[in-house]
Amino acid sequence: MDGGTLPGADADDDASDRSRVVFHVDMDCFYASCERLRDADLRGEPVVVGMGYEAGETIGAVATASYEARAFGVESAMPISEALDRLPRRVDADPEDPDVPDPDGTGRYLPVDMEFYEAVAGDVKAVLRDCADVLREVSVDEAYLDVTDRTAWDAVGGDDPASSSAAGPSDVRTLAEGYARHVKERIEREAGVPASVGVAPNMSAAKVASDADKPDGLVVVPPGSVEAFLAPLPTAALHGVGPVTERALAERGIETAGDVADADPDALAEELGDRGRELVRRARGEDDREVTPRGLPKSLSRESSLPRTADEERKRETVSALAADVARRARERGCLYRTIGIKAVRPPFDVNTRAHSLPGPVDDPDLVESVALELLSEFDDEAVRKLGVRVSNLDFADSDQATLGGFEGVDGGGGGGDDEGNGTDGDDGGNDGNGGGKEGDGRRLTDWVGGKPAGDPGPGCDGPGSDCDGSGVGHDRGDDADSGGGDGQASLRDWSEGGRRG
DNA sequence: TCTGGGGTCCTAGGACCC
DNA sequence: TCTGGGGTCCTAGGACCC
Repeated sequence: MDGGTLPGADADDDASDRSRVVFHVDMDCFYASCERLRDADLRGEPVVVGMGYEAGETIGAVATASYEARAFGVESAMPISEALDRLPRRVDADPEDPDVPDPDGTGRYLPVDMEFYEAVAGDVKAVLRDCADVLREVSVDEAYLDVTDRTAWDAVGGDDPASSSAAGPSDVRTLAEGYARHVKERIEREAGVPASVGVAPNMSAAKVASDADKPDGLVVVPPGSVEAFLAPLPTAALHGVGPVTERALAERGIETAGDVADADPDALAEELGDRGRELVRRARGEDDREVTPRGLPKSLSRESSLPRTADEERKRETVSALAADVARRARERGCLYRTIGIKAVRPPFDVNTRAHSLPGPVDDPDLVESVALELLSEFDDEAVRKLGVRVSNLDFADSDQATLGGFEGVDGGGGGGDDEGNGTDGDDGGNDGNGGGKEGDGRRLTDWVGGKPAGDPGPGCDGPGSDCDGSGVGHDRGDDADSGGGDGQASLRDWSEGGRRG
């Protein structure tokens, strides 16, 4: 342990000599960089990668735009149709024809190919894992590294004119900067894609630093200079400040991170809740969150847009397909779920969610579908533009039980990637309370539907003080009325046919 | 700018229990 | 009887992130 937060020790580690060294590695327009990796013709060209986009179409949204494309005003999350207005497709260009765009003002449009990007990300990850003891992967193109044990904040020898200093608030070169440069170069060399790196004594400052000089940036913020580094930045540069919070802050005359640092935490908490207090701490350079590996997912979902429709059959078909997909992914990952929910977005953008929790965790695609459809029925007469299905309250069965179900264990390969050890320091912080009742885990629906498994009080009977009497699953919530002697299915039917008055 | 898809965390209110 | 506090679980919505 680093002992950094012993009782009595000041949590403000910003100026202490025990300062951690945290890197935030952020790949530059990652999808576009990946495409360039396999097609050299795209280098130097404006490249737009669209999700939900297919060649020749105008639907979908911009997932990533290269910096060349951004120069034309193309931005992330922009509808493809609008991007095309600003930057026409190259294939539509013809230098001979005055009626079509000039090639110089056009770009290359490609659909997202997640599988390929994940393969490239695997190469990046391999470098990062090799360079850090503790690694938190935030997304396919972003990660935090705690490299305190690999490097230090010590300044390196004198003023060597031969070496240029990284962009940053300090002119003093440090070992940490040299190490960050090494990591950055290894990524470029071994994975073939560029990255920006932020170096700071804590996560939130490192995150802001990596953003400060994109692309191909390296920004170092040594201990003691975090607050000064952040101060001039607009509030929106702080991680966790989106449009809504930015507006709320502006109304109080808070425009910069420096203003946030000067604000009264309690006053801000009145407006923003605990987030307000946290924001002030971050802006002051205080952030003692440990870099921890990402835990297991908390929910799985799929959603898709559709042309505005009120057609019941169309909606049901969509939800059935989404439900099947979510259930399949859950099974692939060896995870049980206890809550099934839907999302229905009504035009113009009215987001509605509905959810139903089961008495215990299941792996049951049919049930996902039937519950989702039942929840959907509330919107039978409504026009929607997007539908989604989600499972949550996840329960990752131990591997032996996952195999028991006849499928392979946790997929390890593609997305998850929680597989690499970190073993001993266990307690990934995640595994949220909720009790879950470890002994009940992994039991499959069939174990208790239609009767409780012998000798087991059943999932859900675990909390301290629970008056669990072993009477089986009927024991769950208030709807015990006559939910039929402990049959999960029966109680579901009760809920869906009769009880849904609520 | 009428907005794609996958997530996380937080909050608030209600039901229920002791 | 109309009143208390504390705790948990559930649902719904919102903000934010990439």
